[in-house]
Amino acid sequence: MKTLKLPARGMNLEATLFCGQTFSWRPLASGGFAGVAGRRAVQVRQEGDTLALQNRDGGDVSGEDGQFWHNYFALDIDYAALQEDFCRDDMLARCVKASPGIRVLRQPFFETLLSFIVSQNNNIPRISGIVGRLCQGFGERLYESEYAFPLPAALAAAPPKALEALHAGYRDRYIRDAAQRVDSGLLSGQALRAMPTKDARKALLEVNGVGPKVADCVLLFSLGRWAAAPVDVWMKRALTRYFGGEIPECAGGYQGIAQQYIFAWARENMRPD
DNA sequence: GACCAGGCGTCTT
DNA sequence: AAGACGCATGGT
Repeated sequence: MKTLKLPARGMNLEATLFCGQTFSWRPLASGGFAGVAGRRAVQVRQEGDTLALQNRDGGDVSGEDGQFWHNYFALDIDYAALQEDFCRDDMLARCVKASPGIRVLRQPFFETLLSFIVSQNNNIPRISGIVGRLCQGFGERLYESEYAFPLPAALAAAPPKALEALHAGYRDRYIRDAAQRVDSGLLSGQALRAMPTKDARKALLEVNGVGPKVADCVLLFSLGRWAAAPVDVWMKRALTRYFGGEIPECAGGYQGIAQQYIFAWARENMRPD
């Protein structure tokens, strides 16, 4: 079995996968990580500054698969230059120092939207559990215990009883609403990508269960946009709540907040639109 | 048992 | 426009 090797370009794989921007990865006994995106199940292992990828079914990661993961991990971004720019700001310099290896992924639209709908008023272990049950219950089986994220149609048509099994609580109806909108073509990642950030944000906010935080997470973690809005209150609040306004040397499971703060700054200052 | 968890919709001023 | 409150569920 051949292994695809990609340049990590300074990324810390583990910190990136478990900082709270994705809920679709789990550690393997081998030291690598197994994850699913779209209908691809892969395992990745970091060896120095390279990522070693293998398909979970044993096949080669090649051709389009390789391009997919290269894009997923956003390996085209020059983070060294980006972070140098961030460090002009004192607070952001501390953010970079606290978690220098975190990279923002480019995740498929639908699963990002649903994951962050599920994330509201919730904690990371339970979010991961619900996302896992979503895949097992409604997604196509890819290989052994690996399941794809469900297609919008599968969730749009799911009877209430079936969704209850997810133990997502009151978020059931949000899941269904989002799935129906995407399934009907009313909302699509492709359409959002074609819009200015401000319009895309407005379109996301129309989904039942999507507020400013979820919308910004989808914009950032899936659409690669720094939101047009000013720095959100929730980011400042989270920073204050967890770190007392300071980023500690080791920020534990909340390193993602530091990174999100970086991007909050970025969207204030970079104005890509 | 109380309280929290990376919010949001709804109802009230 | 801004504030209070309920919301299902599971962990501590």
